Amino acid sequence: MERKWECDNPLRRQAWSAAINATLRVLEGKWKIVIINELMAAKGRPLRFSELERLIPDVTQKMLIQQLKGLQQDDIIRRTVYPQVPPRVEYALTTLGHALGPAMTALIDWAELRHQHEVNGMDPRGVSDDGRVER
Amino acid sequence: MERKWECDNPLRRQAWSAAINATLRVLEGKWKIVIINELMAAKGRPLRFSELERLIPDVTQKMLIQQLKGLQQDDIIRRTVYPQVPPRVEYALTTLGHALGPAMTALIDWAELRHQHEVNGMDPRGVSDDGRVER
DNA sequence: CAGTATCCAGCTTGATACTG
DNA sequence: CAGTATCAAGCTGGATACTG
Repeated sequence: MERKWECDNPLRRQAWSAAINATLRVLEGKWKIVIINELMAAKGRPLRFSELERLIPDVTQKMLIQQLKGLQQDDIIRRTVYPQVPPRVEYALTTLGHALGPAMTALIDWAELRHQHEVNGMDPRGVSDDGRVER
Repeated sequence: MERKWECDNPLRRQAWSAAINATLRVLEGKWKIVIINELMAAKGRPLRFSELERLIPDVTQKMLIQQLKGLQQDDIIRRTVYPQVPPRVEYALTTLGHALGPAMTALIDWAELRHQHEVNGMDPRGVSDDGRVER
């Protein structure tokens, strides 16, 4: 169901903006989406730290840990330590993390739409007959 | 329709991550969501620069212009200049900008779900019987 | 009215080296 | 294996002053 944006209440709009921004803050960070994506593709099977390193070749150890910590603090992933030598640490999506699915598909859908606009060259800019300028 | 994340193709996963990240880059910036939100609430009526300033009290002129420029470059909003004295500049959502609606509602929905989790205290952490540690 | 121009503090990312 | 520590570069946001 499409939500209506015909909202004349400014406080309501503020609340929506704040909610969206809060979600974006959780997702932003160069590697967070990649991490979440790998965990989703794993279909519930937890991934070890070394597996994530292998699946995401370009990330540095420092960044991977940093982003994992962030996701953990926002309750998107769960970290489990098995007290062994050598150590074994697994990461898995929480319920909340798994619930990001619809939002992520919506973002992908928009990206695809955008790609089509680029190809077709929609919404052209230029100078109108009556002197208005779009730039 | 829920998209399946059971994607065994690593290149496909990479493409998805890249698409989502590209969308996030467009949306991120402290005031962009607020601006888009106000333009959506205006139901197609363009807003003047001064109107946006009034609707978003905490933003500085510099930031408002900067964020508007960014949105314009990503083809989310269209800027129209009316050659008058004093100058008159209007901003409106493009087709692509308007199409952000579903993605934004998905982000709001997740934010609401998250709020409920906070209230209910889901996915608790702690030490398991068998020695595993979640922290 | 609708911007520009400067300067500056803080955060994010990355390279690199080291460790229980 | 799974981290920590340190340093440095670049980007983001904000305060402030000025302008066609």
